Amino acid sequence: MKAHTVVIVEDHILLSQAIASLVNSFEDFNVLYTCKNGQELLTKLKTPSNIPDIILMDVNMPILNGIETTGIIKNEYPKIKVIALSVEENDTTIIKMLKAGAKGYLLKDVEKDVLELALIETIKHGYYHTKDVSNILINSLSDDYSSKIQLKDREIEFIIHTCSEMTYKEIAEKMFLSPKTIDGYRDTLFQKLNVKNRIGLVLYAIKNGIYKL
Amino acid sequence: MKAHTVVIVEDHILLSQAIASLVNSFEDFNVLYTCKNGQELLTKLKTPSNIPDIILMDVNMPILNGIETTGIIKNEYPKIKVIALSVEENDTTIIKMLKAGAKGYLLKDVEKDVLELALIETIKHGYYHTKDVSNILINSLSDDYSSKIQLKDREIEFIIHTCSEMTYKEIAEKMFLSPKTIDGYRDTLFQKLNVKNRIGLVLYAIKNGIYKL
DNA sequence: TTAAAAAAAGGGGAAAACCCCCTTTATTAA
DNA sequence: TTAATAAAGGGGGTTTTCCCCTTTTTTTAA
Repeated sequence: MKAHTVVIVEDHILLSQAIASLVNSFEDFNVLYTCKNGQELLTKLKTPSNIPDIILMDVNMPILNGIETTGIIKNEYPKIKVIALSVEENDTTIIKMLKAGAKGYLLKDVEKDVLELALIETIKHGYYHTKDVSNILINSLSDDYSSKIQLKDREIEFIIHTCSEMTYKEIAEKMFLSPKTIDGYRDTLFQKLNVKNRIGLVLYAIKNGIYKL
Repeated sequence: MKAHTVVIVEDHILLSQAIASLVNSFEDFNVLYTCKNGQELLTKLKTPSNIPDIILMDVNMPILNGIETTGIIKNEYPKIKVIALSVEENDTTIIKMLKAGAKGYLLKDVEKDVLELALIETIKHGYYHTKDVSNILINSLSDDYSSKIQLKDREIEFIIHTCSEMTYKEIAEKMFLSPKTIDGYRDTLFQKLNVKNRIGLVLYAIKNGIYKL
Protein backbone atom coordinates (compact mmCIF):
# COMPACT_ATOMS: atom_id res chain seq x y z
CA MET A 1 0.00 0.00 0.00
CA LYS A 2 1.60 3.27 -1.14
CA ALA A 3 2.02 6.16 1.18
CA HIS A 4 0.34 9.03 -0.66
CA THR A 5 -2.76 9.44 -2.78
CA VAL A 6 -3.14 11.54 -5.93
CA VAL A 7 -6.11 12.59 -8.03
CA ILE A 8 -5.74 13.87 -11.61
CA VAL A 9 -8.08 16.50 -13.09
CA GLU A 10 -7.57 16.77 -16.88
CA ASP A 11 -10.18 17.03 -19.64
CA HIS A 12 -8.40 14.84 -22.21
CA ILE A 13 -9.05 11.28 -21.09
CA LEU A 14 -6.05 9.65 -22.70
CA LEU A 15 -3.70 12.21 -21.18
CA SER A 16 -5.39 11.74 -17.82
CA GLN A 17 -4.87 7.98 -17.99
CA ALA A 18 -1.32 8.34 -19.28
CA ILE A 19 -0.35 10.68 -16.43
CA ALA A 20 -2.06 8.30 -13.97
CA SER A 21 0.02 5.44 -15.35
CA LEU A 22 3.16 7.52 -14.88
CA VAL A 23 2.31 8.61 -11.33
CA ASN A 24 1.48 5.01 -10.37
CA SER A 25 5.02 4.10 -11.44
CA PHE A 26 6.40 6.45 -8.75
CA GLU A 27 7.30 4.57 -5.58
CA ASP A 28 5.30 6.47 -2.97
CA PHE A 29 2.26 7.58 -4.97
CA ASN A 30 -1.04 6.02 -5.98
CA VAL A 31 -3.71 7.54 -8.20
CA LEU A 32 -7.18 7.18 -6.64
CA TYR A 33 -9.13 8.32 -9.71
CA THR A 34 -9.21 10.86 -12.53
CA CYS A 35 -11.75 13.60 -13.32
CA LYS A 36 -12.49 15.51 -16.50
CA ASN A 37 -13.17 18.89 -14.89
CA GLY A 38 -13.49 20.71 -11.60
CA GLN A 39 -17.20 20.01 -11.25
CA GLU A 40 -16.71 16.26 -11.44
CA LEU A 41 -13.94 16.54 -8.84
CA LEU A 42 -16.10 18.46 -6.37
CA THR A 43 -18.81 15.80 -6.67
CA LYS A 44 -16.28 13.02 -6.01
CA LEU A 45 -14.77 14.81 -2.99
CA LYS A 46 -18.08 14.64 -1.12
CA THR A 47 -17.21 11.02 -0.35
CA PRO A 48 -14.50 11.08 2.38
CA SER A 49 -12.64 8.03 1.03
CA ASN A 50 -12.12 10.05 -2.17
CA ILE A 51 -10.07 12.74 -0.42
CA PRO A 52 -6.48 12.58 -1.75
CA ASP A 53 -3.24 14.07 -0.45
CA ILE A 54 -2.47 15.81 -3.74
CA ILE A 55 -4.46 16.90 -6.79
CA LEU A 56 -2.76 17.37 -10.17
CA MET A 57 -4.91 20.05 -11.76
CA ASP A 58 -5.05 21.07 -15.40
CA VAL A 59 -5.81 24.77 -15.87
CA ASN A 60 -7.88 25.02 -19.06
CA MET A 61 -10.97 22.86 -18.71
CA PRO A 62 -14.64 23.26 -19.55
CA ILE A 63 -17.44 23.72 -16.97
CA LEU A 64 -15.24 24.57 -13.99
CA ASN A 65 -11.64 25.45 -14.77
CA GLY A 66 -8.47 24.89 -12.76
CA ILE A 67 -8.26 28.36 -11.24
CA GLU A 68 -11.81 28.33 -9.92
CA THR A 69 -11.58 24.75 -8.73
CA THR A 70 -8.32 25.41 -6.89
CA GLY A 71 -9.90 28.35 -5.07
CA ILE A 72 -12.78 26.14 -3.90
CA ILE A 73 -10.39 23.35 -2.79
CA LYS A 74 -8.36 25.88 -0.77
CA ASN A 75 -11.51 26.98 1.08
CA GLU A 76 -13.31 23.67 1.60
CA TYR A 77 -10.46 21.11 1.69
CA PRO A 78 -7.45 23.05 3.02
CA LYS A 79 -5.47 19.86 3.71
CA ILE A 80 -5.45 18.87 0.03
CA LYS A 81 -2.44 20.19 -1.90
CA VAL A 82 -3.07 21.29 -5.51
CA ILE A 83 -0.28 21.22 -8.12
CA ALA A 84 -1.10 22.89 -11.43
CA LEU A 85 -0.14 21.03 -14.61
CA SER A 86 -0.53 23.02 -17.81
CA VAL A 87 0.83 23.98 -21.22
CA GLU A 88 0.15 27.63 -20.29
CA GLU A 89 3.42 29.41 -19.55
CA ASN A 90 2.34 33.03 -19.42
CA ASP A 91 2.98 34.84 -16.14
CA THR A 92 -0.62 35.95 -15.70
CA THR A 93 -2.02 32.40 -15.65
CA ILE A 94 0.74 31.18 -13.35
CA ILE A 95 0.15 34.02 -10.89
CA LYS A 96 -3.59 33.46 -10.95
CA MET A 97 -3.26 29.77 -10.27
CA LEU A 98 -0.80 30.32 -7.39
CA LYS A 99 -2.99 33.04 -5.91
CA ALA A 100 -5.94 30.64 -6.09
CA GLY A 101 -3.99 28.31 -3.82
CA ALA A 102 -1.92 25.97 -6.00
CA LYS A 103 1.21 24.75 -4.16
CA GLY A 104 3.15 24.31 -7.38
CA TYR A 105 2.94 24.95 -11.11
CA LEU A 106 4.43 22.53 -13.61
CA LEU A 107 4.50 22.77 -17.35
CA LYS A 108 3.61 19.74 -19.45
CA ASP A 109 7.07 20.25 -20.88
CA VAL A 110 8.98 19.16 -17.76
CA GLU A 111 10.68 15.79 -17.40
CA LYS A 112 8.84 13.10 -15.42
CA ASP A 113 11.53 13.26 -12.72
CA VAL A 114 10.50 16.84 -12.04
CA LEU A 115 6.90 15.70 -11.56
CA GLU A 116 8.02 13.03 -9.10
CA LEU A 117 10.18 15.55 -7.23
CA ALA A 118 7.27 17.99 -7.11
CA LEU A 119 5.04 15.33 -5.55
CA ILE A 120 7.67 14.35 -2.98
CA GLU A 121 8.49 17.95 -2.05
CA THR A 122 4.83 18.90 -1.78
CA ILE A 123 4.22 16.05 0.68
CA LYS A 124 7.37 16.92 2.64
CA HIS A 125 7.26 20.74 2.64
CA GLY A 126 3.82 21.63 1.42
CA TYR A 127 4.87 23.18 -1.88
CA TYR A 128 7.24 22.85 -4.82
CA HIS A 129 8.31 25.62 -7.20
CA THR A 130 10.55 25.34 -10.24
CA LYS A 131 13.12 28.10 -10.76
CA ASP A 132 10.99 29.61 -13.50
CA VAL A 133 7.98 29.89 -11.25
CA SER A 134 10.09 31.27 -8.40
CA ASN A 135 11.41 33.98 -10.74
CA ILE A 136 7.91 34.85 -11.86
CA LEU A 137 6.81 35.15 -8.23
CA ILE A 138 9.78 37.38 -7.44
CA ASN A 139 9.15 39.54 -10.49
CA SER A 140 5.49 39.85 -9.63
CA LEU A 141 6.45 41.44 -6.32
CA SER A 142 8.72 44.12 -7.80
CA ASP A 143 6.68 44.64 -10.94
CA ASP A 144 3.57 45.65 -9.18
CA TYR A 145 3.02 48.30 -11.82
CA SER A 146 2.79 45.73 -14.57
CA SER A 147 -0.39 44.18 -13.23
CA LYS A 148 -1.75 47.70 -13.16
CA ILE A 149 -1.53 48.35 -16.91
CA GLN A 150 -4.89 49.72 -17.72
CA LEU A 151 -6.04 49.61 -21.31
CA LYS A 152 -8.79 51.96 -22.37
CA ASP A 153 -11.73 50.75 -24.43
CA ARG A 154 -10.53 52.57 -27.53
CA GLU A 155 -7.01 51.24 -27.03
CA ILE A 156 -8.33 47.68 -26.85
CA GLU A 157 -10.42 48.29 -29.95
CA PHE A 158 -7.32 49.55 -31.74
CA ILE A 159 -5.23 46.57 -30.59
CA ILE A 160 -7.82 44.14 -31.90
CA HIS A 161 -7.75 45.84 -35.30
CA THR A 162 -3.94 45.65 -35.42
CA CYS A 163 -4.29 41.85 -35.20
CA SER A 164 -5.46 41.86 -38.80
CA GLU A 165 -4.02 42.53 -42.22
CA MET A 166 -5.44 46.08 -42.29
CA THR A 167 -3.05 49.00 -42.73
CA TYR A 168 -3.10 51.70 -40.06
CA LYS A 169 -4.85 53.93 -42.60
CA GLU A 170 -7.63 51.36 -42.96
CA ILE A 171 -7.88 51.00 -39.19
CA ALA A 172 -8.23 54.78 -38.90
CA GLU A 173 -11.15 54.71 -41.35
CA LYS A 174 -12.74 51.83 -39.45
CA MET A 175 -12.51 53.72 -36.17
CA PHE A 176 -13.57 57.07 -37.70
CA LEU A 177 -10.28 58.67 -36.67
CA SER A 178 -7.40 60.45 -38.37
CA PRO A 179 -4.34 58.38 -39.29
CA LYS A 180 -2.39 60.73 -37.02
CA THR A 181 -4.53 59.67 -34.07
CA ILE A 182 -3.71 56.06 -34.88
CA ASP A 183 -0.02 57.03 -34.81
CA GLY A 184 -0.65 58.47 -31.35
CA TYR A 185 -2.33 55.30 -30.08
CA ARG A 186 0.51 53.23 -31.51
CA ASP A 187 3.21 55.31 -29.80
CA THR A 188 1.38 55.24 -26.48
CA LEU A 189 0.80 51.49 -26.54
CA PHE A 190 4.36 50.64 -27.63
CA GLN A 191 5.61 52.51 -24.55
CA LYS A 192 2.93 51.22 -22.20
CA LEU A 193 3.35 47.58 -23.19
CA ASN A 194 7.09 47.78 -23.85
CA VAL A 195 6.94 46.53 -27.43
CA LYS A 196 9.00 47.69 -30.41
CA ASN A 197 6.65 47.29 -33.35
CA ARG A 198 3.29 46.03 -34.54
CA ILE A 199 4.43 42.40 -34.44
CA GLY A 200 5.30 42.85 -30.76
CA LEU A 201 1.86 44.32 -30.16
CA VAL A 202 0.10 41.43 -31.94
CA LEU A 203 2.12 38.85 -30.00
CA TYR A 204 1.33 40.66 -26.74
CA ALA A 205 -2.37 40.76 -27.60
CA ILE A 206 -2.60 37.06 -28.38
CA LYS A 207 -0.44 36.03 -25.44
CA ASN A 208 -2.55 38.03 -23.01
CA GLY A 209 -5.91 37.02 -24.36
CA ILE A 210 -6.81 40.45 -25.71
CA TYR A 211 -7.15 38.89 -29.16
CA LYS A 212 -8.32 35.32 -29.63
CA LEU A 213 -7.44 33.39 -32.73
CA MET B 1 10.95 -9.00 -24.99
CA LYS B 2 7.76 -7.44 -26.33
CA ALA B 3 6.60 -8.03 -29.82
CA HIS B 4 6.19 -4.52 -31.23
CA THR B 5 8.10 -1.24 -30.98
CA VAL B 6 6.62 2.25 -30.70
CA VAL B 7 8.12 5.75 -30.91
CA ILE B 8 6.32 8.83 -29.56
CA VAL B 9 6.66 12.28 -31.17
CA GLU B 10 5.18 14.95 -28.92
CA ASP B 11 6.58 18.37 -28.03
CA HIS B 12 5.49 18.41 -24.38
CA ILE B 13 8.01 16.24 -22.58
CA LEU B 14 5.89 15.21 -19.62
CA LEU B 15 3.04 14.14 -21.90
CA SER B 16 5.51 12.25 -24.05
CA GLN B 17 6.82 10.39 -21.02
CA ALA B 18 3.36 9.78 -19.60
CA ILE B 19 2.12 8.28 -22.88
CA ALA B 20 5.30 6.18 -23.05
CA SER B 21 4.59 4.86 -19.56
CA LEU B 22 1.06 3.96 -20.62
CA VAL B 23 2.13 2.24 -23.84
CA ASN B 24 4.79 0.28 -21.95
CA SER B 25 2.00 -1.06 -19.74
CA PHE B 26 0.36 -2.64 -22.82
CA GLU B 27 1.28 -6.32 -23.17
CA ASP B 28 2.70 -6.38 -26.69
CA PHE B 29 4.22 -2.91 -27.02
CA ASN B 30 7.48 -1.31 -26.04
CA VAL B 31 8.47 2.35 -26.44
CA LEU B 32 11.94 2.72 -28.00
CA TYR B 33 12.30 6.48 -27.43
CA THR B 34 10.44 9.80 -27.60
CA CYS B 35 11.06 12.89 -29.77
CA LYS B 36 10.00 16.52 -29.40
CA ASN B 37 9.34 17.22 -33.09
CA GLY B 38 9.54 15.74 -36.54
CA GLN B 39 13.04 16.99 -37.18
CA GLU B 40 14.41 15.16 -34.15
CA LEU B 41 12.59 12.00 -35.27
CA LEU B 42 14.09 12.10 -38.77
CA THR B 43 17.57 12.39 -37.27
CA LYS B 44 16.93 9.41 -34.98
CA LEU B 45 15.55 7.24 -37.81
CA LYS B 46 18.87 7.39 -39.64
CA THR B 47 20.08 4.72 -37.21
CA PRO B 48 18.45 1.41 -38.30
CA SER B 49 18.01 0.11 -34.72
CA ASN B 50 15.80 3.18 -34.13
CA ILE B 51 13.23 2.10 -36.71
CA PRO B 52 9.97 1.25 -34.89
CA ASP B 53 6.86 -0.60 -36.01
CA ILE B 54 4.57 2.29 -35.08
CA ILE B 55 4.97 6.00 -34.49
CA LEU B 56 2.48 7.90 -32.32
CA MET B 57 2.64 11.38 -33.85
CA ASP B 58 1.37 14.62 -32.40
CA VAL B 59 0.14 17.06 -35.08
CA ASN B 60 0.96 20.57 -33.82
CA MET B 61 4.68 20.84 -33.19
CA PRO B 62 7.30 23.47 -33.95
CA ILE B 63 10.06 23.11 -36.56
CA LEU B 64 8.56 20.16 -38.44
CA ASN B 65 4.95 19.40 -37.73
CA GLY B 66 3.08 16.09 -37.73
CA ILE B 67 1.62 16.41 -41.21
CA GLU B 68 4.94 17.12 -42.89
CA THR B 69 6.74 14.49 -40.87
CA THR B 70 4.14 11.86 -41.70
CA GLY B 71 4.54 12.61 -45.39
CA ILE B 72 8.28 12.12 -45.17
CA ILE B 73 7.87 8.87 -43.19
CA LYS B 74 5.48 7.56 -45.86
CA ASN B 75 8.05 8.19 -48.58
CA GLU B 76 11.25 7.15 -46.87
CA TYR B 77 10.12 4.55 -44.33
CA PRO B 78 6.99 2.98 -45.89
CA LYS B 79 6.99 0.06 -43.43
CA ILE B 80 6.53 2.32 -40.41
CA LYS B 81 2.90 2.93 -39.48
CA VAL B 82 2.02 6.41 -38.20
CA ILE B 83 -0.93 6.96 -35.88
CA ALA B 84 -1.86 10.59 -35.26
CA LEU B 85 -2.56 11.61 -31.67
CA SER B 86 -3.94 15.12 -31.23
CA VAL B 87 -6.37 17.44 -29.51
CA GLU B 88 -7.28 18.77 -32.98
CA GLU B 89 -10.69 17.49 -34.02
CA ASN B 90 -11.40 19.62 -37.10
CA ASP B 91 -11.98 17.77 -40.36
CA THR B 92 -9.28 19.64 -42.28
CA THR B 93 -6.49 18.58 -39.96
CA ILE B 94 -7.72 14.99 -39.83
CA ILE B 95 -7.93 14.79 -43.64
CA LYS B 96 -4.49 16.34 -44.06
CA MET B 97 -2.96 13.93 -41.63
CA LEU B 98 -4.60 10.89 -43.25
CA LYS B 99 -3.65 12.08 -46.74
CA ALA B 100 -0.09 12.52 -45.55
CA GLY B 101 -0.10 8.82 -44.72
CA ALA B 102 -1.30 8.36 -41.13
CA LYS B 103 -2.90 4.93 -40.59
CA GLY B 104 -5.11 6.20 -37.79
CA TYR B 105 -6.16 9.36 -36.02
CA LEU B 106 -6.87 9.37 -32.30
CA LEU B 107 -7.96 12.25 -30.13
CA LYS B 108 -6.26 12.78 -26.79
CA ASP B 109 -9.78 12.40 -25.41
CA VAL B 110 -10.09 8.66 -26.07
CA GLU B 111 -9.82 6.00 -23.37
CA LYS B 112 -6.53 4.16 -23.04
CA ASP B 113 -8.23 0.93 -24.19
CA VAL B 114 -8.89 2.60 -27.55
CA LEU B 115 -5.20 3.46 -27.86
CA GLU B 116 -4.27 -0.15 -27.15
CA LEU B 117 -6.85 -1.41 -29.66
CA ALA B 118 -5.54 1.04 -32.27
CA LEU B 119 -1.99 -0.25 -31.77
CA ILE B 120 -3.10 -3.90 -32.01
CA GLU B 121 -5.28 -3.32 -35.09
CA THR B 122 -2.59 -1.32 -36.85
CA ILE B 123 -0.11 -4.15 -36.39
CA LYS B 124 -2.69 -6.76 -37.48
CA HIS B 125 -4.41 -4.93 -40.34
CA GLY B 126 -2.26 -1.91 -41.10
CA TYR B 127 -4.71 0.74 -39.94
CA TYR B 128 -7.29 1.64 -37.30
CA HIS B 129 -10.08 4.18 -37.66
CA THR B 130 -12.64 5.25 -35.08
CA LYS B 131 -16.21 5.75 -36.29
CA ASP B 132 -15.74 9.52 -36.26
CA VAL B 133 -12.73 9.33 -38.54
CA SER B 134 -14.46 6.88 -40.86
CA ASN B 135 -17.36 9.33 -41.23
CA ILE B 136 -14.98 12.18 -41.99
CA LEU B 137 -13.27 10.07 -44.65
CA ILE B 138 -16.58 9.24 -46.28
CA ASN B 139 -17.60 12.90 -46.28
CA SER B 140 -14.28 13.95 -47.74
CA LEU B 141 -14.80 11.84 -50.84
CA SER B 142 -17.22 14.49 -52.07
CA ASP B 143 -14.96 17.39 -51.06
CA ASP B 144 -11.90 17.32 -53.25
CA TYR B 145 -10.54 20.65 -52.04
CA SER B 146 -7.21 19.05 -51.16
CA SER B 147 -4.76 21.80 -50.31
CA LYS B 148 -1.21 20.78 -51.11
CA ILE B 149 0.67 23.44 -49.18
CA GLN B 150 4.16 22.19 -48.53
CA LEU B 151 6.50 24.29 -46.41
CA LYS B 152 10.23 23.78 -46.73
CA ASP B 153 12.56 23.67 -43.74
CA ARG B 154 14.08 27.07 -44.47
CA GLU B 155 10.63 28.52 -45.03
CA ILE B 156 9.51 27.29 -41.63
CA GLU B 157 12.65 28.66 -40.05
CA PHE B 158 11.96 32.02 -41.67
CA ILE B 159 8.32 31.99 -40.54
CA ILE B 160 9.34 31.34 -36.95
CA HIS B 161 11.71 34.33 -37.04
CA THR B 162 8.99 36.59 -38.46
CA CYS B 163 7.01 35.88 -35.27
CA SER B 164 9.37 38.18 -33.41
CA GLU B 165 10.19 41.86 -33.27
CA MET B 166 13.22 41.43 -35.55
CA THR B 167 13.35 43.43 -38.78
CA TYR B 168 13.78 41.43 -41.99
CA LYS B 169 17.37 42.71 -42.09
CA GLU B 170 18.03 41.18 -38.68
CA ILE B 171 16.37 37.92 -39.72
CA ALA B 172 18.64 37.82 -42.79
CA GLU B 173 21.69 38.15 -40.54
CA LYS B 174 20.35 35.44 -38.24
CA MET B 175 19.85 33.05 -41.17
CA PHE B 176 23.14 34.02 -42.88
CA LEU B 177 21.32 35.22 -45.98
CA SER B 178 21.03 38.40 -48.00
CA PRO B 179 18.10 40.69 -47.22
CA LYS B 180 17.06 40.19 -50.83
CA THR B 181 16.72 36.47 -50.23
CA ILE B 182 14.44 37.25 -47.29
CA ASP B 183 12.38 39.40 -49.64
CA GLY B 184 12.14 36.37 -51.90
CA TYR B 185 10.98 34.06 -49.09
CA ARG B 186 8.43 36.64 -48.01
CA ASP B 187 6.95 37.01 -51.49
CA THR B 188 6.80 33.25 -52.00
CA LEU B 189 5.11 32.60 -48.67
CA PHE B 190 2.61 35.45 -49.03
CA GLN B 191 1.46 33.83 -52.27
CA LYS B 192 1.62 30.27 -51.04
CA LEU B 193 -0.30 30.95 -47.84
CA ASN B 194 -2.55 33.62 -49.32
CA VAL B 195 -1.61 36.34 -46.84
CA LYS B 196 -1.13 40.05 -47.52
CA ASN B 197 1.57 41.08 -45.08
CA ARG B 198 3.74 40.03 -42.15
CA ILE B 199 0.81 40.28 -39.72
CA GLY B 200 -1.09 37.80 -41.86
CA LEU B 201 1.91 35.48 -41.86
CA VAL B 202 2.29 35.68 -38.07
CA LEU B 203 -1.41 34.97 -37.55
CA TYR B 204 -1.22 32.02 -39.94
CA ALA B 205 1.83 30.65 -38.16
CA ILE B 206 0.25 30.81 -34.71
CA LYS B 207 -3.12 29.48 -35.91
CA ASN B 208 -1.47 26.51 -37.59
CA GLY B 209 0.93 25.63 -34.81
CA ILE B 210 4.04 26.59 -36.77
CA TYR B 211 4.86 29.05 -33.99
CA LYS B 212 3.96 28.47 -30.37
CA LEU B 213 3.50 31.37 -28.01
C1' DT C 1 28.05 15.15 -67.71
C1' DT C 2 24.43 18.27 -68.63
C1' DA C 3 19.98 20.33 -68.12
C1' DA C 4 16.43 21.47 -65.02
C1' DA C 5 14.96 22.82 -60.65
C1' DA C 6 15.76 24.98 -56.35
C1' DA C 7 17.95 28.35 -53.61
C1' DA C 8 20.05 32.57 -53.21
C1' DA C 9 20.66 37.13 -54.56
C1' DG C 10 20.22 41.84 -56.93
C1' DG C 11 17.98 46.53 -58.60
C1' DG C 12 14.59 50.00 -58.19
C1' DG C 13 10.87 52.46 -56.30
C1' DA C 14 6.35 53.25 -53.89
C1' DA C 15 3.73 52.57 -49.75
C1' DA C 16 3.52 51.83 -45.01
C1' DA C 17 5.38 51.95 -40.48
C1' DC C 18 7.86 54.29 -37.19
C1' DC C 19 9.60 58.28 -34.44
C1' DC C 20 9.93 62.93 -32.72
C1' DC C 21 7.94 67.18 -31.69
C1' DC C 22 3.87 69.90 -31.10
C1' DT C 23 -1.26 71.93 -30.99
C1' DT C 24 -6.29 71.73 -30.74
C1' DT C 25 -10.62 69.94 -29.13
C1' DA C 26 -13.59 67.60 -25.91
C1' DT C 27 -14.52 65.98 -21.36
C1' DT C 28 -14.21 65.95 -16.49
C1' DA C 29 -13.51 67.59 -11.90
C1' DA C 30 -12.95 71.22 -8.67
C1' DT D 1 -17.37 78.57 -14.57
C1' DT D 2 -12.66 77.49 -15.09
C1' DA D 3 -8.64 74.65 -15.04
C1' DA D 4 -6.87 70.16 -15.70
C1' DT D 5 -6.98 65.97 -18.09
C1' DA D 6 -7.96 63.00 -21.89
C1' DA D 7 -8.65 62.34 -26.66
C1' DA D 8 -7.83 63.64 -31.16
C1' DG D 9 -4.96 65.45 -34.48
C1' DG D 10 -0.90 67.80 -37.32
C1' DG D 11 4.00 68.40 -39.54
C1' DG D 12 8.19 66.50 -40.98
C1' DG D 13 11.45 63.07 -41.89
C1' DT D 14 13.69 58.31 -41.64
C1' DT D 15 13.38 53.42 -41.77
C1' DT D 16 11.14 49.34 -43.04
C1' DT D 17 8.04 46.73 -45.73
C1' DC D 18 6.18 45.51 -49.88
C1' DC D 19 6.07 44.67 -54.88
C1' DC D 20 7.83 43.93 -59.44
C1' DC D 21 11.26 42.28 -62.36
C1' DT D 22 15.67 39.89 -63.19
C1' DT D 23 20.16 37.16 -62.70
C1' DT D 24 23.42 34.00 -60.51
C1' DT D 25 24.68 30.03 -57.89
C1' DT D 26 23.88 25.56 -56.09
C1' DT D 27 21.69 21.24 -56.06
C1' DT D 28 19.36 17.49 -58.09
C1' DA D 29 17.88 14.30 -61.51
C1' DA D 30 18.18 12.36 -65.96
